[in-house]
Amino acid sequence: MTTLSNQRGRRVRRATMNDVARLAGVSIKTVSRVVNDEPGVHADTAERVLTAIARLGFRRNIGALNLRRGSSTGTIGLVLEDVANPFYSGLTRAAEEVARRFGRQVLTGSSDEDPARERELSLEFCARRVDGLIVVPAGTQHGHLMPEIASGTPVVFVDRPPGGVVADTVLVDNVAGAAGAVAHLARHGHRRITFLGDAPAIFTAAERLRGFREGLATAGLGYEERLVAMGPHTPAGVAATLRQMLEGSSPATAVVTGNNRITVAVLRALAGAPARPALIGFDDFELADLLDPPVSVVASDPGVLGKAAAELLFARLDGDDSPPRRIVLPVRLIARGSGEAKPA
Amino acid sequence: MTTLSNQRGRRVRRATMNDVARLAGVSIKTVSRVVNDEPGVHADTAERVLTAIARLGFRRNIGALNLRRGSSTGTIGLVLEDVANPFYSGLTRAAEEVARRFGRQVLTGSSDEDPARERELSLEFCARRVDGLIVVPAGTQHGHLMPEIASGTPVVFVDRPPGGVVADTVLVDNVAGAAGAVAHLARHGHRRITFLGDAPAIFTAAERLRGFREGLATAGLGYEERLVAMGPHTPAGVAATLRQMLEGSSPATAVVTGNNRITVAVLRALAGAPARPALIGFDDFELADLLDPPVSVVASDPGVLGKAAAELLFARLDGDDSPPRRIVLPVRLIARGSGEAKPA
DNA sequence: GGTACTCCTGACAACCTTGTCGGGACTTCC
DNA sequence: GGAAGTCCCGACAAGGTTGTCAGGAGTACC
Repeated sequence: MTTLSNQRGRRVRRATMNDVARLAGVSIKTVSRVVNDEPGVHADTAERVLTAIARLGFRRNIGALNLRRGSSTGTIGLVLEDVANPFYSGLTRAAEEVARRFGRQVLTGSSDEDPARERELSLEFCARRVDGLIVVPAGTQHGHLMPEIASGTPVVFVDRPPGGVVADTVLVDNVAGAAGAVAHLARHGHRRITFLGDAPAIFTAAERLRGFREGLATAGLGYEERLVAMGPHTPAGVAATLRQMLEGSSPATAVVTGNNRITVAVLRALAGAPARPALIGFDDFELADLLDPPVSVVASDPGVLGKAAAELLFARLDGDDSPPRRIVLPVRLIARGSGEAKPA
Repeated sequence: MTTLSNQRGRRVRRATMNDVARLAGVSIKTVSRVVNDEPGVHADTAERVLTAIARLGFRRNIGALNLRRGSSTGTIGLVLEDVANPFYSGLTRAAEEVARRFGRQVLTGSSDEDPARERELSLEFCARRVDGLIVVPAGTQHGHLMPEIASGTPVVFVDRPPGGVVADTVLVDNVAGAAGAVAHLARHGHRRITFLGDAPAIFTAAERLRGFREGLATAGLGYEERLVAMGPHTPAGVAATLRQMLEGSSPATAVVTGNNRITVAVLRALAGAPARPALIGFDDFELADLLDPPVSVVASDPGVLGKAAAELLFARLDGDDSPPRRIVLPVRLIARGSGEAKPA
């Protein structure tokens, strides 16, 4: 006796094929056949079943189906740093698009740059038996994913490489990007260039710093410790740092920023300042072209990144078992004005 | 005989409790006890089990667990228009945060303003037995969710109300917001004000238009058909429309936009124009304060919206069975400059 | 030595669905 | 009338996990 008595949204047992079968006076297997459009059901019988399904509001339990079929859960997991960051939401959307093309749903989670949280999310998704995992690493160690990869759950790392694991990875050319920014500024006559980056423990931050140094060297400029500030940046911190670097006897005349957040913080700190240094930001952002002056950036397209990662993942799911790949996507310097100012 | 022979990521059967039990020489139930930290397992036995778990890379299958326990799948579904839109990614993040507090994972999907896709996503999520659903309606009919709601899956609609269903809904005060924008402009001497909104089939677009008209009436201004343009707006379309409204014998002196996308399109169309109309946008956006002039907006905080919706959802999951609620969140006019210009 | 515990472990059923297989009712054909 | 085939349909097991219950081994006590 199944009582689905059901007043106002009280949590009740959902109707199952058994309930449908009982109501329609058929066996549960027949219900299954109808639900799956299998042949071999008399039209009248099928109609009785469909009526019962409608009456009970039955919907096939995909969890049970997955268990029974044992193959795919039709989901992929996406672990990123923060969906609210436009860079990652763009990436998310692109991954979602590819997933949709392959008939999969997407589970997302934000790690907030916390390795423990990243790990927790990844493993939780694996426990849910996602068909594959796309991870923007927050931590530097990913040994915990080895059993998962070994068990056949493909994992693709995006934006930053994993640690302690060999796996597919999609990166952007951070070094060339930062070096290019410096070269561009040097070409416009700047000799004292500041770099404001994120915490050096973050791969992209370290790489961009490396590119910054390479750029200086190529331009024949010396590396000055005091012109570099790495670390998590609050808007207030950025303002203070910037003030310090733009003052004194030999102030910096140009700024390179390490990511979109820092670029925005710098713009805010500079707002209303009379003389502004030249500026090139890493990562493009909306409205960069409408600011005064328009902001030049080294851009990597999050959509392309997300698409590449997802497509790599689905290639693996399709049986591609070539050795793990590392894809490095090019970045593009978009000159809009802020990077082309001559030094004061 | 379970062969998990496993070279290079080939899809293989994952280890189950049965495999662990066999390897550890115990019953499957004992493995279950160890995995769940249940008491009543001898320390030595537990260690044998743990060793076997590590050796096999076993991870409990949450799908099977859900099926067995029958209660919660630990997931909620989030159907929105487009994660890449900063408004919705902010909403997503907030919902994710609340979900995390309640120990749930989030399934997301973008409908792209397509009712069929919205429906498909919602029902797919329900078939996955999400514990609850948050939906930004694309369509105007939601009868398809009635069986789900009746079966005890709480649904909360955000940003736009559902059609054909009575359910929890969280909105923002679109009418007051748009009316406020008009009042503000009128206070600054504007008498010919343009409204550029989204397709009137979209609830928020229609409501904002209504607010616009109310604002005009309150200010003693007449409603002029030719000063209103509703519909999906391409950047090029916006530019053309705008040109038309700002020219002629009695040109508009102020613009109210219907959402963040349109605001950006207007800004781009106006870039470099010598004399710019006053402007108030609906929805805040990053860097609005850094533009020249800074853009005044009617702002609703997507984070607050997402948080309210998620908290309402979890209240339902907690057993709250009061009648469906409709929450209308206030909007705030943020005057930054672009809305305070006097008419030319 | 028997009783009554405690401690640890395992057999079995159940969650919801589908794949396999067998069989009953009917038709067709010799 | 019997053989063979077709069309529908249902019983049963399985997928991975946990709740229930029963039982064996060991200890403590009279």
